Amino acid sequence: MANLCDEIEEFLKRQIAKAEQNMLEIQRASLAERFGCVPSQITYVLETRFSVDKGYLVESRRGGGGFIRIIKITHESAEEVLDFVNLNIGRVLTQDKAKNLVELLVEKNIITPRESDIMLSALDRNTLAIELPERDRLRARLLRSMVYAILRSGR
Amino acid sequence: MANLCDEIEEFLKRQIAKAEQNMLEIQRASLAERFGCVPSQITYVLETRFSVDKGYLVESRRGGGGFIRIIKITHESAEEVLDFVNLNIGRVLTQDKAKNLVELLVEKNIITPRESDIMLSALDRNTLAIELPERDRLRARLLRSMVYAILRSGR
DNA sequence: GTGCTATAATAGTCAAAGAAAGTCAAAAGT
DNA sequence: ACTTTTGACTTTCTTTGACTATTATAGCAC
Repeated sequence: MANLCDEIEEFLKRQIAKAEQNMLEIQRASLAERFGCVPSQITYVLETRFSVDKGYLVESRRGGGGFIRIIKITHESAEEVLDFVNLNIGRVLTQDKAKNLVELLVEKNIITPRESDIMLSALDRNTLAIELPERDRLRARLLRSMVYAILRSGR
Repeated sequence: MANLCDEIEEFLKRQIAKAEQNMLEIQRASLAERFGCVPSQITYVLETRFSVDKGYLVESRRGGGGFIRIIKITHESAEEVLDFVNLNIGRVLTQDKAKNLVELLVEKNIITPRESDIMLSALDRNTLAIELPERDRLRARLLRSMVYAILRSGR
């Protein structure tokens, strides 16, 4: 007998498979009620099973009419992109290295030259304008996050 | 089942789309009656969904024959839109405001949805992960810099 | 007619209540 | 040790309503 976590995961994955657009909207509280657990259990499942590196995106809104939206990334180069991030972007990233990586993405046709211009301008030390070593850490987060965002485009 | 807020927003946007001049005049009380809510609900929708950084202007007059006029801002050229965005960035920039501006760029066909995903992920508070108020300053620098990159890259 | 005033007809403001989801760490399983 | 479960507390967004401010108009005095 699987645990709750797995049951909820299974349930959500079935629902997503049923939907046409690889997308599902739920209400946290009512899903929790259906499984007889506390709402934060749902949050836990989303964090552990539907993270970006597992190929999912999760969006939400609070307040009246609030919801949680789960989107399955379906991009043909998704795996390639994920590997790229995991292999090349560590905890810190210098500007030179970032530039090389972005150029590599253009060469591999993962991003357009225009996208690379946008990304490079964000990664520039004059834009970041904070002190080292924090700057190189921020740059790593930025590139990682922007590359992940590319996965979203298949949606 | 969307919430009231969203319904009213949809309704108003449809009405504006129908009108020729990107402009709509309503009476607050009668619109409220139509949706069965209090008049201040309308005010709330206007504040949260028809702000300047979403590309709208709202004018009104009280008293007999009073009205609320919603105007969708139109721009002649991409440069003009980018200038508008640039003007609205300021020295600090909250995430909400940044999102509105980037979405405006998509709506005006200045950037692609994919480019907007890249930009929004860079502007996200979890990516920046530094403390306020420095975070809002950094976000302003980032968006400004990315907007310049788009300007330079031409169309 | 002109100017003043009262009244009615609007819209604006603000804070409280309500309705979600998020966070975080302790407890419980494995 | 690591993962899962729970729950108290926080944050965000929406809805409501009492009170305030502004504008037009009708009626009146002159």
